[in-house]
Amino acid sequence: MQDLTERQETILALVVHEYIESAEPVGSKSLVQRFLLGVSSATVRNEMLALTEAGLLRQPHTSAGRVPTEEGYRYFVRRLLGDTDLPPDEKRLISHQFHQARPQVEEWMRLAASVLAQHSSALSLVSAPRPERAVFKHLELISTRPNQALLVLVLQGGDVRQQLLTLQEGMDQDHLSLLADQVTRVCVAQTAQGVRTQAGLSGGLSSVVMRLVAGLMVQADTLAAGEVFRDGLTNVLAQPEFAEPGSAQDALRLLQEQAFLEDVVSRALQPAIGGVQVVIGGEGAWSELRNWSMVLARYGAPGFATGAVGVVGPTRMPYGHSISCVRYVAGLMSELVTESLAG
Amino acid sequence: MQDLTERQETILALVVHEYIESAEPVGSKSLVQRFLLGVSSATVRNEMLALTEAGLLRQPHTSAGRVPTEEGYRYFVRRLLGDTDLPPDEKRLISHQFHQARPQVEEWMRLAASVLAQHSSALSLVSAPRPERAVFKHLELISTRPNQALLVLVLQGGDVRQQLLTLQEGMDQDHLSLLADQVTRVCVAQTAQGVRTQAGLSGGLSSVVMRLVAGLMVQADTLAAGEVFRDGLTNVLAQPEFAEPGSAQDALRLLQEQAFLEDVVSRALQPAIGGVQVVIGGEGAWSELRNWSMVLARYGAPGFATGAVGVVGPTRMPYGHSISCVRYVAGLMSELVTESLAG
DNA sequence: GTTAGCACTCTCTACGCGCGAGTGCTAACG
DNA sequence: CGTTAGCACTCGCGCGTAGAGAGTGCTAAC
Repeated sequence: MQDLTERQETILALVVHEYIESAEPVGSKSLVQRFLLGVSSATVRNEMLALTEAGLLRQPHTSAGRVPTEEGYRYFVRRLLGDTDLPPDEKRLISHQFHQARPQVEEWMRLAASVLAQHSSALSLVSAPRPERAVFKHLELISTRPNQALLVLVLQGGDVRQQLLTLQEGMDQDHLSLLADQVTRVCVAQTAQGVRTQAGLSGGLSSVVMRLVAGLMVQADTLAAGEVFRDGLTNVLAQPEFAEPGSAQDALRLLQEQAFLEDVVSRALQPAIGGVQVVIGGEGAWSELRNWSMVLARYGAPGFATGAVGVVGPTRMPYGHSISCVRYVAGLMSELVTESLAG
Repeated sequence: MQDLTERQETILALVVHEYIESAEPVGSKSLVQRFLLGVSSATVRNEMLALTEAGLLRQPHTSAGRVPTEEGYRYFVRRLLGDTDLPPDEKRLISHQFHQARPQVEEWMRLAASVLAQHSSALSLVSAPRPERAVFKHLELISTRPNQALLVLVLQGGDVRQQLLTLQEGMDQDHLSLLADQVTRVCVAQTAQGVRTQAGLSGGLSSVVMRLVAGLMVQADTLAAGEVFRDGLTNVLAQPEFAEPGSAQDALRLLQEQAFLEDVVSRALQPAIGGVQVVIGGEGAWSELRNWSMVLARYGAPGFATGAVGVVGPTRMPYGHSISCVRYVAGLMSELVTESLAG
């Protein structure tokens, strides 16, 4: 694509800006008189024509104002959106909200989702911080009934998985503890693969338990997303683009699907920590998200545990603010995760 | 309220039935010709007038058909809705879907929510099975960093709570295990109150740990609902009564609120297992739910762990089907919980 | 008690009209 | 050659009107 002139860029930026505010097609005349440009509406019209031919703007109807296309938003975000940052008092507010949370990961996630939804007026997603690969840390077996035990598996990073276990023969708590200790000693610091190998080397009950543990670890590995917190659903439902019933339906259905979340999270995990990724209009990958955009970022301590945060809203989204919001919250979450690792 | 004649009841039932199907006010004439009643439309009109004066029907406009009032729905559900049951093949389908789940509580809950949403075309809620009072079962302390530990608290019934713990002085795993064993020995089978008392009797680090444990247990006690799974959001958004944007907003916001869920779940936990509760139009308690109904049931093993399942949809809801659906799913969940207790 | 008939009410849809916003084009200007 | 004023044209939107259709309440007859 050929580069735009400076004036064309200004106009594109203004159209995007205005449309994001008003949700209505913006015309040449209103633009001129609202921003006191030094040119006439006719000139603006000519430039708009050029932008329309370049595929950055479009007209909903023959004689309506202009609306940015997806391509237009992309150009805007990539080239025209300067490095924005949250105003200091908004930062203070958010950080204040965060630091009164109880020190539990779910609490942080719930809070991050709530804060993001509130400050971005969009739908927020927060996935649990997870290690790239599950690494065995500790096993505990707790007797519940004569021939039943609760298996509690702690992974490196603090992830806890549990499963009920039916035993052929009754075992008391002492025997179970002994068994758990044996398994822990052998498996500590192993990956799923390693645990499975160990299971092959030993026999009897401990082999069975190890196989179970390996299964749980494989499960943890396959789920990139794990638990996902959402918030701010009503925010997006209030947007005028979803006024007609059914218009938001496909997208909302998609947002409930675990497979989609996996997809999004793994995508968000690509870039380095600190980088924010903007996906506009489904980007070809998800047709249901034609009118939606996502702002995603990774957080956590790389190599130990990372997760994704992001907001989802209409393409007509205040990108600057959303991006700085997501970046800031990702930063806070990273701090919390790192702190909890460092002690 | 005076009793209705048999014919009036028939007409009320038909109006409810028709309106649930079509979502449009039902008139006397269409009723007669559709159901081949042995009377004329004028007669039906007279009866409808009586029902309107009794507060069971109302007219949206002076010359429109009749629509059931909340009171009308209540009468219908209480007196006219015979004991319905799911057709055998639907039962088989649901039970089949259930029995291929992995044996984990979250899995069951997710599944129950999904099944209910699918079969009732409404929004479903499933709360985790929880004991009425948290009872201490087992404590484990796992070293993560030199002066940090992960506290894993197992409650009777298999509920697991965890929290990170920062230590003043470094302790290795052996010391931590010893400490955990001490605490476990003293606190086993105690309620939150009991653990707090024990904390007062002992001193040093174990007292600190016990106080923490008591805090977690109190937390568990206060949260009647705990984790709640939802599904089928798009089902209700597709309903014609929520066509205007914003009409569903209040209710959806309410459905996200933990406080509300607590309220609903504690209400659902009132009746005996097997009983299904129908809340029509918010029942005065929740004004946001004026156009909504809920069908709730309790499940689990009383005395050990119980939770709530239910569906939420427009007042214009196929009550018969929803009720049998909820009852059946609650039954299945009860079986699963009981099985997992009995081993 | 039931029914046929009738006048009435009210919603919904279509249609026509004018307004206003916005456009593209053309010709004139610096 | 870029810019601008002017103008004819298009289209969506709001509004009032008219007619169809559905449904009602009332009355009088069976």
